[in-house]
Amino acid sequence: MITSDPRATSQTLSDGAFERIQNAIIKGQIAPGTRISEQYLSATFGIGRGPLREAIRRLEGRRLVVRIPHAGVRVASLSYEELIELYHVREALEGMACRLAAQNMTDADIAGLREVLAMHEQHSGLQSNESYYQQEGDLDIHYLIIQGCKNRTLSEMLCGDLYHLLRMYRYRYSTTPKRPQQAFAEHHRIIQAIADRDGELAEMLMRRHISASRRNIEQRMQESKTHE
Amino acid sequence: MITSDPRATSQTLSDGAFERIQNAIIKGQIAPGTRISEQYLSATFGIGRGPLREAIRRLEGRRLVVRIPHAGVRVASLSYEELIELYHVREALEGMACRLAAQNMTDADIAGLREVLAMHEQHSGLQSNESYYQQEGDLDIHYLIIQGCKNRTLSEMLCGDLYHLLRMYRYRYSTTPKRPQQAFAEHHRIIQAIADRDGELAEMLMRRHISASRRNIEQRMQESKTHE
DNA sequence: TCCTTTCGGATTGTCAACAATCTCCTTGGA
DNA sequence: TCCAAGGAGATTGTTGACAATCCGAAAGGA
Repeated sequence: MITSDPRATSQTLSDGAFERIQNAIIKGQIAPGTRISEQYLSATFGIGRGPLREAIRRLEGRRLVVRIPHAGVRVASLSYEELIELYHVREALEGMACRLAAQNMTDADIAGLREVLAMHEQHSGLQSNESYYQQEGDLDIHYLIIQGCKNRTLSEMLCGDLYHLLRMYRYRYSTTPKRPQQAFAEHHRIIQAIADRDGELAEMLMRRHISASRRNIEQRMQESKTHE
Repeated sequence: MITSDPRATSQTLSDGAFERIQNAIIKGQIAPGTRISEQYLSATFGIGRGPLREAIRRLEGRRLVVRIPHAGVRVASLSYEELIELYHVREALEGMACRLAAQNMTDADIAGLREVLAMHEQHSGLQSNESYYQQEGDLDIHYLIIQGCKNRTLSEMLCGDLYHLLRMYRYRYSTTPKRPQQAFAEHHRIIQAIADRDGELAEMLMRRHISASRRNIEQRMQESKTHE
């Protein structure tokens, strides 16, 4: 008798290394631009260089690391321009996801959305840990909405590829003090539109939400430039 | 003295294999779903299995191949649903690119666009090789517009990732006889809107263009189903 | 005849050693 | 003091051999 699909559990060493490194990168444990040493990682993980190199090549295909032949690999680092460009792309894609979510989410899905929002309200009520709200919680809401669009290709692109890149930067360009409450209000309105099954409005609100978030970063950047 | 960046030219064996296999996949020389044998490729390319495996892992990161541990890798194959989903994503992304292109393309860029369109007109005039028009030429126009949006992240996503997947399928779901002329007319209108610097119209036309192309596939699929 | 089991053969995963290349420090000169 | 050339050391690229795993064919029983 075979246990439920052993292929899922029995990982190869290379797969294990891939996941560990990927996690370290997207969680910000390795700063963008950092050089990655094969020897060091191979010793740390206790595996040979072969599997490790394969894991790195996979990350390279994912564009999470950049390699220069014979010179080593570095954790990918987005320039300011690329970050802004990414926000524009996200605006189009997540706007679309939001419209689809309004059409395709089940009532149970929407109830779950409201639940998370209520949870955030409590956290957001006490001003202290607004950073949590913006960093983890913000993504949670977006994640749920994206999953609700029922377009697997789209959610794969957003959650699987795009967000990995964005996550690397959430600690760098932190938010302004006022932004969390504003974002919360925007989330509230978006969810309301989804509950009303008003796809057009939901898309528009989501686009504005992301656009506002982008302008927030642009403004911060402008300020820090004048400070120099 | 150093010649112009030798790093660009001096490729590693793994990089060479990566490009060769990728090309073979996106040009349809290897059908989707085909199993890829390490030993065979390693012998064909005359390289060791190490570099070859690294190339494959890079393709895996790019989602061009799918791997099952201890069982081998296969060329990725999109289901019908995924193909349709991809077209929806493309509609949003390329619509956006088209709007930006209307804003950001130089006059020279637009002149180049018109040139390619004129070339297509000649080919399209003689009905015989409409397939060329649809397959290569169609992409050329889209490529040029995407490049003209001046958002490198966006064009990277569209040309670098998305189109590779679509290309694998252009031979399968071929077009209906009437579609080429229709597509040509649509291209003409899109380019006109770009020349007029009317971003909103350009986006709308592009979205409709891709949407029409998608419906064309859906219809063909429906027909082939009833034939069974 | 069909299903289960078992056993080669083939394929993938891993390792350790060797070769090629780059980086950085040192040295010498202007 | 600054710059260029050279070399030692470290790092990456590559190979071949070995181990682990899977697939399919043959054998046995119901």
